[in-house]
Amino acid sequence: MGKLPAEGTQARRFGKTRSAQSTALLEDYAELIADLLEGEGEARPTDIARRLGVSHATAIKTIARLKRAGLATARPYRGVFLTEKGHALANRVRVRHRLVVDVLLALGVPTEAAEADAEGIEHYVSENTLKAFAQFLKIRE
Amino acid sequence: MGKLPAEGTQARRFGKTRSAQSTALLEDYAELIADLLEGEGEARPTDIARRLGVSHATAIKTIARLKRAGLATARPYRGVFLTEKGHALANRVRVRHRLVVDVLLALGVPTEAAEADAEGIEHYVSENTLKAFAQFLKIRE
DNA sequence: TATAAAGTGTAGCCTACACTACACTTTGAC
DNA sequence: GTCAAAGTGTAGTGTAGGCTACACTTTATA
Repeated sequence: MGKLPAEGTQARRFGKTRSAQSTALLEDYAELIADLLEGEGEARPTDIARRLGVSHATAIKTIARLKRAGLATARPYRGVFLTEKGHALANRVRVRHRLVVDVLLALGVPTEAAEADAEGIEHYVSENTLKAFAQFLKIRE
Repeated sequence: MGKLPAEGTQARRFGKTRSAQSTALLEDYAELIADLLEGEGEARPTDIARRLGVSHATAIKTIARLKRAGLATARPYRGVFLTEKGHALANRVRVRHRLVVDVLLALGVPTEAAEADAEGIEHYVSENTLKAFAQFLKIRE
């Protein structure tokens, strides 16, 4: 067991995983901001921070990163908004999240575990895997 | 769509995901070192670095972190070895990886995507989910 | 056995992501 | 309209994870 894949293959896989990690947080922020905008009408740094369990300073810094990435706009004391690109990302993330949770549930994972684990898993699910998930759920119906 | 879970619940989930992230790398290292020790008889920083696609300096720093965590031992120019704790971790990680890949394959995910995605997914699969995966595969037999 | 190649280790730098502490702006209550 | 509370922003710090550059040790080969 533990057979080693070819060196290059393994390195490529790890590299992909690392880069997925760096976008995971931005994806979570985009989704949360979209939810807050729809649910509360506004997305404020403090609310975002509370939801994510981090300090407001941390949230503000990440919001700055969202701006740099062209995903959000924000003016001092005036809340956070998503750009078109940000909205598109949030929607993609939502669909993916739903799909991952549904697959976990279909596999018999308890609801709370499915929701919690999906939070981490979803960021590492590729397009191909997503397609397979959708197909699997379709057949199950 | 995008319904908000209770504030505390959401914060707890994100916190869990964040802490999983910090152990993910150590898990990967432990598994790789175990594989190298079995396959090559030794685990050298340069080999580890090549497999993971990082510089040898980065690998050495992470090996230092493994030592601090009580997972590995290493003496200058003498290779890396796992402690009992490190071996236990490596074994747990291997079993989990196998299970995740097998479930993805059973769901119809193409082999290469299953292997690559599992690399990221595995670190976020809880005990409960793991149990459900095992059960699901058992039934499929 | 010298010496070049391969491997190892250290130092210094960068970014991301977390924190606390402090200062400032807005809002709301009296 | 004042002023306290709530929210926001900035600065400074720490760890993790990445890099390159340079110095050192070990190994292997001519």
